[in-house]
Amino acid sequence: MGAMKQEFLMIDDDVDLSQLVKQYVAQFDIDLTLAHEPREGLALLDTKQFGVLILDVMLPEMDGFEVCKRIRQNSNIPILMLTARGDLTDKVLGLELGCDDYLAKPFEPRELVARCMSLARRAQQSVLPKNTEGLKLDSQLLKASFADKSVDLTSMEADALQILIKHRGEVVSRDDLLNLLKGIDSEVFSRSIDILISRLRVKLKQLSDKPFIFTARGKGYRFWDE
Amino acid sequence: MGAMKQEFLMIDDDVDLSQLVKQYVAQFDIDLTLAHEPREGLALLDTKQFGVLILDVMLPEMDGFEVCKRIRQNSNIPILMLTARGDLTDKVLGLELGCDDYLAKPFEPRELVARCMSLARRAQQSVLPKNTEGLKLDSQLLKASFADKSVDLTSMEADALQILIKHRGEVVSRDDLLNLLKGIDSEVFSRSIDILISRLRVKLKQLSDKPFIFTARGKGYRFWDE
DNA sequence: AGCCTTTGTTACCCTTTGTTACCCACGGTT
DNA sequence: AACCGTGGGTAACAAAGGGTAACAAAGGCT
Repeated sequence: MGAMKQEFLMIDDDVDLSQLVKQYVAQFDIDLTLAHEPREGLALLDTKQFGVLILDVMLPEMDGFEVCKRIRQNSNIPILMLTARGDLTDKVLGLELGCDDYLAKPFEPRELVARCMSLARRAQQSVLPKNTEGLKLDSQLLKASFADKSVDLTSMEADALQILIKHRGEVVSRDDLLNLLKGIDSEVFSRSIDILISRLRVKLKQLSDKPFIFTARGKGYRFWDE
Repeated sequence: MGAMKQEFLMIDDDVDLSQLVKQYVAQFDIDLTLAHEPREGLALLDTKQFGVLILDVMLPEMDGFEVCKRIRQNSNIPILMLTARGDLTDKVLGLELGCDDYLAKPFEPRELVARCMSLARRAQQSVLPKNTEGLKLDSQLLKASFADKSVDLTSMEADALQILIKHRGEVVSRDDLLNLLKGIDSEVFSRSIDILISRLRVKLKQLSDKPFIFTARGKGYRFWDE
């Protein structure tokens, strides 16, 4: 698997930029297919296996988040999202879900390449230590399962769990969790997070006696399942 | 065991940098395996015995400190952390824990090699007090155990104990302990350390009548369990 | 409408951590 | 040995963080 040509797909309505990127990455032996609107891109994904999808957030018809969700229904291709500088990073990295990395526009082409390569490599290798051990979450069906047991979650429980799992091993603060779940401007009291976690814990306990969600006093919560 | 090839592992998401380092160290007869994300690295550590782990602090998914802690649960491979210049040195060397040395980015490759070699050498020699007898600490589950008994600790007790264990045999001053636990700028009175230790002692006494934590009057505390 | 599910709020309690205060132990001095 | 000053142990209180029961509100379904 040394110098195999990589095939990536980019969905971005900015034709000039896409062309530029396509040319640039060619020198790294990357074959970049371009789609300038979502429908086109989704169609292409069905016809071929790409190593990575580069996806602009601002798109006509359907925004990148929608596209992302759609794709995640039947594919786990690594997705790197291009966002406008500034906002969004929270949402992108946390929920809204399923994207694996992001990069703010304008970006260094080098960095784009590096991140894509990293994603591609990760995807290739993670065929192996696929997480068959730990706790699994099906956010479509709102079910968490462990070993041979499973429980139903509410959508908010599932979202919270997904955020925690995505950041497994790290402490996620109450505020971050709240922002990711409700948006930055939500006015609910932060204690609502506590009770959400509490309810989640009760359900997860039905799956196993492992604690899964740890409390970092004064800091937040941390997920771990091994 | 003279000129045996050394096998080190590097976990850093910066693909370019890692490659560069890999090439550079090759001339010193070091075989450097690369992992670009934590899980990958952890998996590799399970499959093979490396002489030294070079670990970047800034990583996707899980920060280097977490990785460090995780590894320390079942391995005492020498760890050298790569930090951003400036801050952190305290945390790196002390808590968060278990790393043996650090180096600020950007670094001289020569220096990296030198430090790694030094760590590797030290590790080979210290076949010494491999701790299968003494007191054990599970900092995930916050439990200390000895022989067949175990007690629950609070997170701060666990952190303090971990620091002491890491420096077993050495005296750790109150101030160091305080800084490591709370950060250099904390405003709590140092007596809070005393009472922390006091509470820790009460709990450890449930495990055994060994003193475990000794007082060095005017200097600090010292852990010993053999 | 009536009922159920989901989510948010309040309130109470427990745990963890920090502070104060009092006392004792150690080590040096006489 | 007796004395004394400092450092350290810890009981007791205080403050803060977090868990969760119980109720309330909001939305969905029949």
